[in-house]
Amino acid sequence: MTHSTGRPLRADARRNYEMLLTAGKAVFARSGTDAPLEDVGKEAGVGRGTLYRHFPSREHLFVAIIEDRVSFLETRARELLGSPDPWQALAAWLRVYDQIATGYRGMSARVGNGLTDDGSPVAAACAPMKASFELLFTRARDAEVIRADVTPVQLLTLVAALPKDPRSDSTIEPYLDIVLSGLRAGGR
Amino acid sequence: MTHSTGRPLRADARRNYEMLLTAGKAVFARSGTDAPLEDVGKEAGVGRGTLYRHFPSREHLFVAIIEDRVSFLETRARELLGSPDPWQALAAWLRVYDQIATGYRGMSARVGNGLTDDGSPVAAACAPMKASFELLFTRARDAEVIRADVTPVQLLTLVAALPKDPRSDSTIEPYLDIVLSGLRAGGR
DNA sequence: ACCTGAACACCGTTCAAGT
DNA sequence: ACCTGAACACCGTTCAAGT
Repeated sequence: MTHSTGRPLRADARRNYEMLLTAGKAVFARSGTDAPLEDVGKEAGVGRGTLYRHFPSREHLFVAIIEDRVSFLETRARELLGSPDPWQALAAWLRVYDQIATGYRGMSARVGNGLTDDGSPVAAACAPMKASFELLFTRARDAEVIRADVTPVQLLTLVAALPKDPRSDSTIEPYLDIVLSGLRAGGR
Repeated sequence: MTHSTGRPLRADARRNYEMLLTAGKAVFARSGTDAPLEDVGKEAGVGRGTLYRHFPSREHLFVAIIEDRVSFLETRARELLGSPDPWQALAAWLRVYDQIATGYRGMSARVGNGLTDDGSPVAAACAPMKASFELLFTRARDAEVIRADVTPVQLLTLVAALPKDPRSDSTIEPYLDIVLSGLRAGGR
C-alpha cells in the first residue's frame, strides 16, 4: 500500500512513508494504538516533522495501518452474499469483523468510535466496508431472521465495543454469542 | 460523604476535601471523566498539591464522586432479591445499572475497566455492589432463566461497555435489549 | 499537619532553518 | 519539495518552602 493521494512522491518521501507505516504497525502491535507517536518516528528513523507531514494525526496513521484489514472485510462481505443462508452469512461475517481487531490493542474501540464520527479518517476508510456489510445486513433483515429495531451501523458499533481480554486482545468468549443470540429475531 | 479514612482531618483539610469533591462532580459532569484535573483544582480554589494529597490519582477522585451511585445500586440489588421473578429482577437491576452512568461521560467505561482490575480503587469501591449483584445473578442462574456460560463480572463488564450516545451519555436504544435477550436462556 | 506554586516529565504539534 | 530538530503547549505529578 502506498500514499493515499495519487500524486507522485519524491523518492526519499516515499521511502519515509513506508518506513513510518512499517514502524507504526510494529509500535501499535507492541504497545497498542495509544502508543506515543514519538516512538513511531524514532523507530522509523525520521524526525517529528516528517511524521506529521505524512500523517497529520494519529487517526491518519491508524487508518493507513488497518487499511488492508478493512478491505479484506469488504471482500469477505461480498463473498458471503453468495452463500445461501442469510443468518449464517451475517453471523459469520460479524465473527470475522470481531476477530480482525486482534493484535492491535485499542483498534476495535477506535473503529467503533470512528464509524459514527462523520468526517473522521476512520469513517472514510470504513465506508466501503460499511456499504458491503449493509447488503449482507439488509438480506438478513428482509429474510426476517434478525430483529427489526437495530441499524447496520449500530450493530457494527456494538460488536466493536465488546470488551477485550487484555492478554489476547480478543473478545472474551460469551460476549459475541450473547449479542448474536440477542440479534436473532425472536431469540434463537 | 466524607474522607474515606476514619482519621479526623484538620478543619481546613476537611473543607478542601469537600470543595474538591464538589468541584470534581461539576467538572466531570461538564467535561467528562477525562477532564483535566487542573480544572478541578482551579474550580475548588486549591493548589495542585492539595488535590493530589486528597486524591492521589484520577481514579481516587472518580471513586469518591460515584460512591453514592454505587451504594444506591447495592441497596437496589438487595431490594430486588425480594421480588418474585428472578429474571425480571435481574433485568430490572441491569437497566438501572446501565442508566446510572448517565451524566458523567466516560463513567461506565471507567467502571467497566476498573471492575476486573484487581487492586484498583474502582474495584474496591464496587466490591459491595458486585457482591449484592451476584446474589441476584445466582438466583436467576439457579432458576435456569439465563444462559450458563457467562459469569456475573462478565455481565457487568459487558453492560458497562455498551456504546453511549455522545449527546445524552446514555446507552443507545436497542443495545441493552439485545444483550438482555441474548442473556436469557434459549432466547426469549 | 497541611497548603502552595514552582518545577519537572511526557508527549502532541508547529515552524524556522536547512538541503 | 521535503526533512530536521528546536520550541511551544498541555497537563499529570512531585517537592521544597511555607504557615
